[in-house]
Amino acid sequence: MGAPKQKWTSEEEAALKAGVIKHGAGKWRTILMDPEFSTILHLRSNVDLKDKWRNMNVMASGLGSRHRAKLALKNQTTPKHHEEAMALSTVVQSGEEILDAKPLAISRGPLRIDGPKKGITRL
Amino acid sequence: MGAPKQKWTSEEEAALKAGVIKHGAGKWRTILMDPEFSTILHLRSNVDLKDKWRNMNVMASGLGSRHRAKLALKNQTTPKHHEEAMALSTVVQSGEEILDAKPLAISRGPLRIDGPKKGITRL
DNA sequence: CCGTAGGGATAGGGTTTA
DNA sequence: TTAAACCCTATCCCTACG
Repeated sequence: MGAPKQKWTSEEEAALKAGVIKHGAGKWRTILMDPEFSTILHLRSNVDLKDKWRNMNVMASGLGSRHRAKLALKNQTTPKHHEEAMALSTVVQSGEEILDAKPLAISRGPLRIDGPKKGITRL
Repeated sequence: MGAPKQKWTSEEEAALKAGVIKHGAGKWRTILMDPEFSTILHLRSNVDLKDKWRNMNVMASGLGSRHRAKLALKNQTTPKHHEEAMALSTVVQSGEEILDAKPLAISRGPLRIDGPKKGITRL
């Protein structure tokens, strides 16, 4: 394949937020065409912006099951500094705080079922 | 608790391999929908198929270091070697009664690392 | 025809069990 | 402990609607 899953960087998220603030949510194409954001989001499509915004919104809803405190016990001999370009313009990089979510007790029940609908929606 | 570890049987593995050869790797839902394999894999989900295929690939690659160096691979020029062609070859050599093993160009050719090209790959 | 909205599937990371 | 199976989430793809 060729899509190694392009993870969104902080810069891209910030640009997306700024774009939404500037042009409004839903104006993905407009945001993408803006020279200010097109520099950072030039490899994202309007659909990608829409998807990312959706995901961010869901995450902010507090629907974070139980996954937030695990990666913090192994960093010592591997100085892993990873920064793409975290020094361009501190746009809207504030507000997102990791508030601990309640311990949702999702049991590992017998949920082997899968949508047997399939449905050939091939038009 | 509740979900006993369902070990993969030889029939299931064979069906998975055949499905990959027939429909291509990544088309888990399609493989699952195929009446030929759905009979055997009816209690597996598309995610299960993907996971199993991943495990098989890891085994075939001779690599078994997935669970060790997790915090040390990000911005490296690590060669992305996860070609399905290699996997297919392994499959063929597995000794299955698989005829009609054509390459099957299932690649869509996304290639996100390009530029301002819209890439209208619309069918 | 273009863009947006939504649903569904895939890919990868991480956790649990044998 | 290691490895296979499983679970969760982000991202990507496809289809419908405006």
